[in-house]
Amino acid sequence: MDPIYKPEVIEPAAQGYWDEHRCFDAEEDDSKEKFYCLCMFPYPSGHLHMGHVRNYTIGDVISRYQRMRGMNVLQPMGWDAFGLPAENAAIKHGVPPGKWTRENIAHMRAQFRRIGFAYDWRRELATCDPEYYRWEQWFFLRLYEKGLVYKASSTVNWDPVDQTVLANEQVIDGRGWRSGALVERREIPQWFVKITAYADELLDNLARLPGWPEQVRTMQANWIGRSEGLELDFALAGGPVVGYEALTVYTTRPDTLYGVTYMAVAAEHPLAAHAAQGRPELAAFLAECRSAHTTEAALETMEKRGMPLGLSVVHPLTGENVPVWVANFVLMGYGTGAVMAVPGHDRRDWEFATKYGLPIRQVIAPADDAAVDLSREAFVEYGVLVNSAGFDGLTSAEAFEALAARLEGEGRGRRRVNYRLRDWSVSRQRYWGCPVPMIDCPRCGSVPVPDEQLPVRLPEDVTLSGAGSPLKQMDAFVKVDCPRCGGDARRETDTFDTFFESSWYYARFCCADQHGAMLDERARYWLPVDQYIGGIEHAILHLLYARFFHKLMRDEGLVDGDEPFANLLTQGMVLAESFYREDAKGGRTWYNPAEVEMQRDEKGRIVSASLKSDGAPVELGGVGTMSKSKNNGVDPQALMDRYGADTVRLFTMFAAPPEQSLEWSDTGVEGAHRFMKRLWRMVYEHVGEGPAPTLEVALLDDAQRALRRRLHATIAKVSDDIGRRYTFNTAIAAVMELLNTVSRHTGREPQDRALRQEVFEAVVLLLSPIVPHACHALWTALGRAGAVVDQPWPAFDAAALVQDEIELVVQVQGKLRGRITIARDAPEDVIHAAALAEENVARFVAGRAVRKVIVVPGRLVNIVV
RNA sequence: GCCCGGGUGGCGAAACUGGUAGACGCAAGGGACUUAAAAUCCCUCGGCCGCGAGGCCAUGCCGGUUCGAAUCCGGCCCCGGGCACCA
Repeated sequence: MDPIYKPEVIEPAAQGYWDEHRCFDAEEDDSKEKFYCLCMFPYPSGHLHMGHVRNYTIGDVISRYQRMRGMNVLQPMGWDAFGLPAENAAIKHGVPPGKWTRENIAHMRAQFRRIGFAYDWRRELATCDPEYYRWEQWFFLRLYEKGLVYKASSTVNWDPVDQTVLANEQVIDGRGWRSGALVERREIPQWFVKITAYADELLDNLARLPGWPEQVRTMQANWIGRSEGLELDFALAGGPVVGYEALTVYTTRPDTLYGVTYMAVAAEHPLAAHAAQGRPELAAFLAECRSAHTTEAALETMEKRGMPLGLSVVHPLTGENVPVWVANFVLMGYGTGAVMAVPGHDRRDWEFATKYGLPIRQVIAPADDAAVDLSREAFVEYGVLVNSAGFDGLTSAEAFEALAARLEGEGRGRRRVNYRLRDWSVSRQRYWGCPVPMIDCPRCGSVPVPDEQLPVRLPEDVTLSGAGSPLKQMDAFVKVDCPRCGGDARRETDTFDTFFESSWYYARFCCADQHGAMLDERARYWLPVDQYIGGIEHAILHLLYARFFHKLMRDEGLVDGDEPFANLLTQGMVLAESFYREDAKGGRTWYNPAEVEMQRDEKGRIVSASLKSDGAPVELGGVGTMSKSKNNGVDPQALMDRYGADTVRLFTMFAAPPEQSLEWSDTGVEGAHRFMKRLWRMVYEHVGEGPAPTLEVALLDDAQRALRRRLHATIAKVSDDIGRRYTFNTAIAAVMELLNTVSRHTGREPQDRALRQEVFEAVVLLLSPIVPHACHALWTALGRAGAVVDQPWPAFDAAALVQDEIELVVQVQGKLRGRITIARDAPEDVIHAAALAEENVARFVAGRAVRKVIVVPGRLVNIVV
């Protein structure tokens, strides 16, 4: 055995062994219990960053642990290879997105291999491979046949200079990132998938996911946002206008109906356009509304503004005329593009009414009759109706029923279940994505590409100008014969949202080599994923789309079961400071922290920074998740080169529990490396004493039994920490404590050596999921046959844990005053007496009457005086 | 703005079900070994008071429940994630 820990020698050797013995090739085997462990696949940005290392090490530890528990483990890896960064790189460096992406994949694959992850690489896939996306196109056509796909218009960010659609990320302070032009809102036709048809199931099934974090289920439930309410018709006073007989609105608070004092419609609403004819100031306002952002966050935080349209509607109950306004916070794409406003009982309506001097009317009173001052704020809670004619005195809930019954009877309202969730817009006006398999025919309309023509291949030999998709200029791609009438037609040039690819890759891993079908029977063996691991940032969108896709595939007969992921571990973000410079147009160039010199205040906060290359200052972009777009990812390569993969794995797992977010710092990595060297040296010294004799438990003295108790308590704790709690940091700390204890146990008797052999074998097994390379070498060094990767997970010996005497803490008035050592099974009166007899305790109790003594078995005694 | 998390020593953290606050590690200081350095080993290490035994204070801030609160409840501040075209 080498006296020195040399990761550069032992790591390639261990990896060579795993490769040679095909240790991580997963085969379907009905005789064994399967365990499918999956980490969210990465976008191939070019380099691993610490967020990746953290995510994939967690998955690897769980996979290796489950493998030792005898499970038939599948752990695959692939690439979420379509997306915007490849187009940006193509524009910047003049390299085709496909080439750039595949080179990145090659580099990152090599980095993955060096960290020693236990992947079945035979199943590797990349979503930009036509063999992958052809099945996505095929599946989209099945959805189209079922009527689950439709075309409708939706709002996008339009750059009027570059003549292109921008992603939200490409809009900075309301301007296009390249052109600097003010971005406009524009309605364009897009393909949608009817996720709302599955809204109830997506919501209800959350209750059947006990293996998911509560917070994720809550976020998804809130996102789906099921509500029960009424759809109401407000007839236009004076008869129909541009075809509208009535304004239809949805409300969850019909109990406030008598408090409606105005209506608001979206700027894009036909009634607004009609009213603007001949009114230049209104037309100007509508034009201004078009420049607003499309994100919900921007809409909710911007100044609420509006103008009266000079139209009114008739209140369905009072017959009063209610004025119609146009407001910048109402969106055409949501609901009906119109809302009823109750300023007395809705915050946003209240602010708007207060700003424009519109009447505010109280129609709900608190149940306890407390005074309400509507001049200060809206009263938004449920209560009892007032000023509501025949409905006065009813509770909000009673009024809901009574009003619904009456309005339904009159044909002016309908009960409706509504969702916040909107149908999934899957079209993107981008080049680097999966082509939507549709053809536009001037005679037949939208026509699906016939199955036998799939895949619709994305041409990869392109140059990108930055202004729009190059597909539109490629006649060879665009010009096709209509499959229906045979006439000239145009191929759809939009591509799918990349969430489309990432919604089913977990299933494709089960049978990535199947070229005759989307999935085969192997998917039924492996699914659902037993443990899914990924960043908390995917808590809503990705996970909701994947759950939706699973139900769609189930209904197509492709998979069994209702849910794709039985257990979910959401990893906290690895955060880092980001740095940028702004150009004249407002565009930002982001600099990696490695290129930047930081100045810190006495509390360690960064106060300013400058670029190492030119010494000139850079702006602070704030602390945030490591990402390609902010270029703040810390590359683990340098750490791996210096310390080896095991140290990086150990340090990453030791730094914090997996669900917690973590501000990146590599202080402490030295300590992890020190631990590896110490473990190696301790085993080396033990092995140098020659083969250990057989352990004879009956011969152990008190000190030896105490050490053995620590060992088995550690086995129990580490098993629980890794297997149940997923707190790898405390598992590692427990092993460190054990090694500290062993190093203080200096006995040289044969049974001491036998005991040390037991300890080191157990430690190597316990650590092997986390630092597998070193453990591979140490297992052999300890004289054991076979590879540690094939050993069963150690069991603890319950008999070794038994203690005759235990220590109890004694409190007086809840404050720690002393400790007593007492027989494990001492009766309560003996504990009382011992506690009161303790010297310091007696001092605090002296002269006061003992009112109560609380004994928490095995923990403490609290004396109340 | 809305939804979901988080805030504990100089730093990363631990305390799992309301029961010993700070395990384990980093940094720092002191010592041993060494010609020296590195490596390694040992000791100290939340603040204040005390010779000591020990005491008082302390888990973002304010208040509450409890024999007992980092943990539960109410209000506030700050930080992170998501908000539908970043992935």
